[in-house]
Amino acid sequence: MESNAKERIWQIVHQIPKGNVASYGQIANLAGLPGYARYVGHVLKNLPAGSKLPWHRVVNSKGAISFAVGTSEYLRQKARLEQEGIVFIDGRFSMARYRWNQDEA
DNA sequence: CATTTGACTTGTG
DNA sequence: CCACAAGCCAAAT
Repeated sequence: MESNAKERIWQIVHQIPKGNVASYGQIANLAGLPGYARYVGHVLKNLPAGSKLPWHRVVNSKGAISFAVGTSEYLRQKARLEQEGIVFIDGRFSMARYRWNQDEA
């Protein structure tokens, strides 16, 4: 049984520890798909309903949520991250501090 | 099949 | 730090 890029991305995202986050480019790189940052976004957008994938732990390289501020998706992601101990400051957080270090996984 | 779009990244000014 | 451009790839139109 071979793994599709989509499934690999799901696995990577699912492995992000609580209280940590990862960027799209990082996810793509870990999945063995360098340069597929946007593809990761497409996959997360097309997530099957009921998936337990912690997509909220995936953010952009700026250390901010990729959704527009005020949208329900933005608010939901922010709330979940805060619930995991991530502190938001002015709509973003310390990426260097919360960024997932795959060596720990 | 060509063009546009998008939950992106990195570099330059 | 902000604005703009180029690079990147897949899916939608």
